[in-house]
Amino acid sequence: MKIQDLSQLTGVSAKTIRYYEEISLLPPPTRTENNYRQYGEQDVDRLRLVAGARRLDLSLDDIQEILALRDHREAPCRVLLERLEQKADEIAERIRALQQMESELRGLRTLGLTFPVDDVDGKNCVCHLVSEHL
Amino acid sequence: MKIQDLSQLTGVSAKTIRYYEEISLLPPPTRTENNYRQYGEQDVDRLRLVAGARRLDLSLDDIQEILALRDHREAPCRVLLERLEQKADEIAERIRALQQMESELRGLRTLGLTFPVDDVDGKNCVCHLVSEHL
DNA sequence: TCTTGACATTCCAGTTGCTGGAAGGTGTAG
DNA sequence: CTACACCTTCCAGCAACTGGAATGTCAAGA
Repeated sequence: MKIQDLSQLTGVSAKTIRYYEEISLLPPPTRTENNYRQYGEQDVDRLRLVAGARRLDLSLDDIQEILALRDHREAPCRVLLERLEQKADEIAERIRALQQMESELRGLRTLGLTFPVDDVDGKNCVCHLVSEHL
Repeated sequence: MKIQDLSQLTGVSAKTIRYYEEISLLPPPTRTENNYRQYGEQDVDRLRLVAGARRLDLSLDDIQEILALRDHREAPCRVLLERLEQKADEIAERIRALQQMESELRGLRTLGLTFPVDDVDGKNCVCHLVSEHL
């Protein structure tokens, strides 16, 4: 199986696969006589785990850790479960911050709309609202 | 006014101020005889606009554009208003995606908890849930 | 047989928005 | 005199890729 096939099966670009290999997230595969990378089923499995975890926004470092445990035949589930919860909490926090930001943005815009739009330097300009925004 | 003072007044670190200058977001200030950067009120204004826009998560490119318009004495308000709305929409979208992700994460974890935690390679492991996760 | 195109390889550089650190100069207070 | 807090420049790195150049390989079609 060549790199493009692996890419198809996992939804990860060939570029990214090479990158993952470079940072030792994936082991260097065997090569064919013409130096092409050759992959097998294990590689599909491993990369699918990586891709799934990335879709869940786990960091490559987190994933390294999980894979390392798996490689040493220790159950990574405990760690994975922990990371999953951690990530969920992080995401919840980010959602809160973003919601805050969205409402500020909309509020500012609404306020800005009530002001003359050609007032370059005057105080009645949305620019000043932005720069005075804490 | 030295760089540290400007930093205090705007909440932007000296490092970042130099960086903004390097990428031409801020004009090179005059220097004192000992080569220290010297800032005035305009610099405070300008940097405050930048800092406010950054807090609203506008990109430095967006800010460049807005400042360029201002520098050419064209009203940046129209553009700023537009960016504000664009950003708000972007953020709303990100919130949606994050909410989706959070619920997937929590769901996966809950499901994972019902499984044996030491099953390294078996199918009944949260690892497999993750790698099969679309 | 030649050529085209679709793959493959390596390596280098860029993205975004900073931040850290080294190595050195300056200014003030005790 | 010396300590300390500033200032300067430049270089490197973070995360997670992505793009591009230069080169090699392979199979099919005119």
